Amino acid sequence: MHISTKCSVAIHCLIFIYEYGEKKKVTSELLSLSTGSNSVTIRNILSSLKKDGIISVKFGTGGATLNCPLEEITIHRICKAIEPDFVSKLFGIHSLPSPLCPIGKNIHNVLNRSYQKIQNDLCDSLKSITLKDLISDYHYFRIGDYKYY
Amino acid sequence: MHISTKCSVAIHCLIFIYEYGEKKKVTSELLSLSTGSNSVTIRNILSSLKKDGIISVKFGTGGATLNCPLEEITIHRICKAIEPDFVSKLFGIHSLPSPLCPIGKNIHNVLNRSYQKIQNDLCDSLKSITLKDLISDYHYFRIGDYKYY
DNA sequence: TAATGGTGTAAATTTAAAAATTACAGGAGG
DNA sequence: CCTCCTGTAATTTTTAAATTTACACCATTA
Repeated sequence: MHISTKCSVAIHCLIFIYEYGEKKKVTSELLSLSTGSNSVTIRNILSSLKKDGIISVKFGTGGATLNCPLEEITIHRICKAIEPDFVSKLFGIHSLPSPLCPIGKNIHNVLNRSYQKIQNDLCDSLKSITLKDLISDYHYFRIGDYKYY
Repeated sequence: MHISTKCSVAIHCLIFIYEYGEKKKVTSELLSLSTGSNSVTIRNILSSLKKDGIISVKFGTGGATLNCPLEEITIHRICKAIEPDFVSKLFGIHSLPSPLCPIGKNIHNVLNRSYQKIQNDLCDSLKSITLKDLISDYHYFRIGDYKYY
């Protein structure tokens, strides 16, 4: 599996909530329209983000708001909230090497050592980008947008 | 999609070819037994590695050998040989955001900028590990193996 | 207090991607 | 010329992701 589209949808939702959360009631239906994903998928994503403390969702009446400073919300945190062991799932390892072959017997250890390092590097990279950066990029692109249309 | 198990199978094969390529005739059938993957899958992997110049495969008579110094074979090169655009496929982006929403209209640009950085970091990390490292890890584990059984 | 418009979640279905299987043409070497 | 191998296309199976359907439950308000 890859870093799922759920993660990109989550980022989309978070930018939306930051931009409109105070003014409008941001419901799963609204986010479903904006992202093009199913509203149940959205609710599942919001539910994960809520459990992690990134957002609050009003039960009953509805509406999501940010619950946390933008600099504390890294891409790593978002991915992890949605899929706790996404990092290890990112690197597939063939499951049935022959235990009779010296290489087959040891390949998992060998791969784990290197993959572990790569995974750590990736986590560092994912931690280096925050929602603050993403929103400032969004503002940059949106201005360009106004300029040309 | 993830960094496919094809990549781990490829690494398995390369270690196998390094260890036995000179002594035995390393066929796709033999690698299929050692890795536990189908021999057609193996042949496809070997074919990709061959095109990249990493190995040679004797046509007709069969048998694979390394064709390149160990230090020049990085994990990045292996993955890329097998799936040229594996990096971009690693990060899923939802495909149908609403063009009527200012966020929907710009989200792809926003995500691409950050994902690009993450992808570059990942490539650097994948380039930092070579087959030489993997084989030296293999020798390390194999010795431990002898010690305890 | 009942209608409305939300959330939360489980279960079933659909869709799409990866891997295995089947099949077969063709080369090298004994 | 027979055997063992490669190369590759086409099909089928398997597995994972995403959507859909369904429904219980909550808050607000008319």
